Amino acid sequence: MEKKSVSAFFEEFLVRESLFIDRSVLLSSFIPENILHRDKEVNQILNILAPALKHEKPSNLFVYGNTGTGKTLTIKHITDNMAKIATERKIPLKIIYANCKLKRMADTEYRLLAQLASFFGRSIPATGLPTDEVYKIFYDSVEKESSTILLVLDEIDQLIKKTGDNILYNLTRINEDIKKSQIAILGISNNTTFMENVDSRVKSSLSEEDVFFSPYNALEMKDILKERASRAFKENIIETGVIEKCAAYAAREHGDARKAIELLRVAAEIAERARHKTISLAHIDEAEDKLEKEKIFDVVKTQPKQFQAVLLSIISIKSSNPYAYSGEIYDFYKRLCFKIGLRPLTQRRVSDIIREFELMGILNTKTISKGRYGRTRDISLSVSSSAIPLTKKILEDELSLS
DNA sequence: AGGTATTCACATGAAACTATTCTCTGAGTTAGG
DNA sequence: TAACTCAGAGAATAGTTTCATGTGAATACCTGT
Repeated sequence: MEKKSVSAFFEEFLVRESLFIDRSVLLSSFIPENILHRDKEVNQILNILAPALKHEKPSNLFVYGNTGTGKTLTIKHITDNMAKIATERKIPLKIIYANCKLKRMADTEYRLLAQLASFFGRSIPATGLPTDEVYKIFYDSVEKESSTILLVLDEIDQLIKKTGDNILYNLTRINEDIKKSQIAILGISNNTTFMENVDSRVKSSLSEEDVFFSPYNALEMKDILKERASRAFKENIIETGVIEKCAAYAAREHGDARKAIELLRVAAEIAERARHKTISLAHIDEAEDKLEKEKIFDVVKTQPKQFQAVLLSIISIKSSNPYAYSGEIYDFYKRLCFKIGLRPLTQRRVSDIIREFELMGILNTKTISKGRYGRTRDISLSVSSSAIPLTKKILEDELSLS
């Protein structure tokens, strides 16, 4: 019986008409050939980078703005085109893209350099070499290349936060030491304020030019969604108001277009799975709920035990009373550790863990002073309450608690 | 009453420590000539 | 003698701990009326 229903399912699946024409348009890896509502920024950047095509060093450029405002997209779009022209005309221009946020890829000085060097075909062991040795290798390869090198550092704030601004200083100084090549750095950052605590020399040399990407407003968001939707879906599939609702959702998330597009995609998948012929507002709601739940479940499952214990403590306390103060949580956590045979961490560390959860968007904390009775953080869950019981269950399972 | 000083219970920062992962080196071991 | 093995040294990193310092406002303690 099972066999039959499975094959029947596939039969039916293949026959069923999909809502999509091209699903990839809605994936975050998609780069459209023209970018809406970013003409000003694109022009600015083009003007700044154009000298690279004449074997002149373009100014270092710093691009910043909130997530989902099209920074990476714009830069990739532009650099892809530049690379194409460069190869067509045999212009000595190399563009290196490194995402500093990817763990184990380019999130430290050493690894970034290793990755850069490997771009020039030099393989560098993951550890074992002194950092200045790696620098030397990188210098050599750059020198040998004798071309203009455009170094794109995405999420550069992560790199600085973790390793300090030394690396930028060194990189901006490279041009003084090498003759045949030249390097221009293009930094991309989500964090608009991180530049403030960077060494002023580095600051001035990195942002010889800067471009700010402001969040999309509701109208622009609508255009973008419409454009993508028209390419992703067949005609007349989207019910009225759906695009607007997605745009509104994204506006709540500080104009994050990526989120809006993802929401639309998930809604479409839900609609398709439910065999509906159109995407309705209800599907958007469902998708929103699903995205939110997925976010937590993913995080919860992949965190180490200590983190899970802390989160479980918070949820447990939160379920019985409206306030959760850090001291209480730590007590609960210690008892929990004892119960499951886990070595409890110090309060200092737990404090950091809570902060990390906050950065993941699972918690909200507010430091409050209770005057004579000290100072704490009031912690609340920023997770839809429908997801909490299941989250708790997962945590208990993970920690093998009954 | 009004003003200032204390004080609590943590937050926040910096430095130091630990464990782990990885490469490289060179001594010791083995197998074959 | 060449090839192989394997322990130990050096390096980088993540995760913590230790130590030190900071912080906001409810209270305690003055002061002068």
